[in-house]
Amino acid sequence: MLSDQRTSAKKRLIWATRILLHERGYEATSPRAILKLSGAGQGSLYHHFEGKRDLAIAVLREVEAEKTARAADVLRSELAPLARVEAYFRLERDALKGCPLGRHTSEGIMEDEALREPVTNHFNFVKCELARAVREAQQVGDLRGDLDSEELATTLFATLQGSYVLARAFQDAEALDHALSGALALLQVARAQSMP
Amino acid sequence: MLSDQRTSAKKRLIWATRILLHERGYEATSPRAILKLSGAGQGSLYHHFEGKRDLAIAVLREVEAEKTARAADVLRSELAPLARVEAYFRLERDALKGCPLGRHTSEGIMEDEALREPVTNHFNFVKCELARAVREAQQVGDLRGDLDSEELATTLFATLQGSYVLARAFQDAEALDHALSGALALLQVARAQSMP
DNA sequence: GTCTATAGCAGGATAGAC
DNA sequence: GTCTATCCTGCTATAGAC
Repeated sequence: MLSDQRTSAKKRLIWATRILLHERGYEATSPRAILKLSGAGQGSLYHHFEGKRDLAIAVLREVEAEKTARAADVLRSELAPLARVEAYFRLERDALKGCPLGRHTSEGIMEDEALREPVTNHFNFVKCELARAVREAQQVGDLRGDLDSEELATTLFATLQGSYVLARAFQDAEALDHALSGALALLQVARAQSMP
Repeated sequence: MLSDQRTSAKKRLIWATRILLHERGYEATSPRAILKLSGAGQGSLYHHFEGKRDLAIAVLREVEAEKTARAADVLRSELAPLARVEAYFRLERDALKGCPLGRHTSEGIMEDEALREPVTNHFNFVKCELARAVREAQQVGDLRGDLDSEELATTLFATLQGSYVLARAFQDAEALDHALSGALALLQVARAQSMP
């Protein structure tokens, strides 16, 4: 019950659910825990939402919107193509908590269209923007043209998502930084300077 | 209750738990479901194991041993260093089910040392073998020497783990292949042929 | 070793007062 | 809109017969 009681119960429910979904995932987050953390009563949850699932959908959509906006900030900035990729990789992340959207991919809820949609949408946005950055880098001669842009974008995003997995497995936040640094180093090597 | 009734209850419990842990994760796997799938009675589970956690530890250790042996088969083979990496990437994987060990990294059980250990051990083995392959490739002049071998190994393994995440998010098994192909393409670019 | 019966408790949702 | 009381179900474990 950390949230300000003056805020509406609905907002506090969303706030609490967001924290719990990120830290524990969907399946391990109980309505009880949400109510306790938010300080709201049982009735408020079922007045504003149909149930846990409905509440989670609202939260995931909010997270999607925020994370996509944050990604767009750098991936659609005026920076050079490869600098955009690097800036995206360098955004601050809580390695040990996992990606607030990606962490749900191993849960059963991915079989539920409405719950999966925010994840898919955000992932699709990032992948497409990375692919665009790669293509543009190739067009301006900053990157070798013989690399498949879609494939490379998928690789880069996979490296980011996987770096969370490694950080959790090793219980070491630095694994994320190392994985991303290694990817950027490979990208440097693929710069078009010394093409035959 | 698919398992042969002539097999011991203990083996059938492990068999069933292994399937369920892979498909649903630890938290979503109930002793009830294990008993139903294995065809064993309640008593057998608590006779052979202390409980769900103890059974899961036994299963994860078995998975660790098998997956590590499978990885060693190629990563410690007589192939050239980079060919070992490629062979490891090309091992068959069920992209949509997720990595049988890595999928647990987003679960709360990672805070439990005994449950995390099999994951950490396997990940450590693969990361170290990949780093060795990178170092050896650099020593024989197959790979640029200016790349950090530890970092690059982390990147490669992160790409693999992340490719499962993308496959689940997009509900598309090909995402895994694309991510890995892109990583191998980058590795090709980093071959030492045209060093200044 | 294996089974069934049962207990205690938490998850998720409903009813209905205020 | 918000709250408490209550319900049903399934999770996890124990007891004790065979």
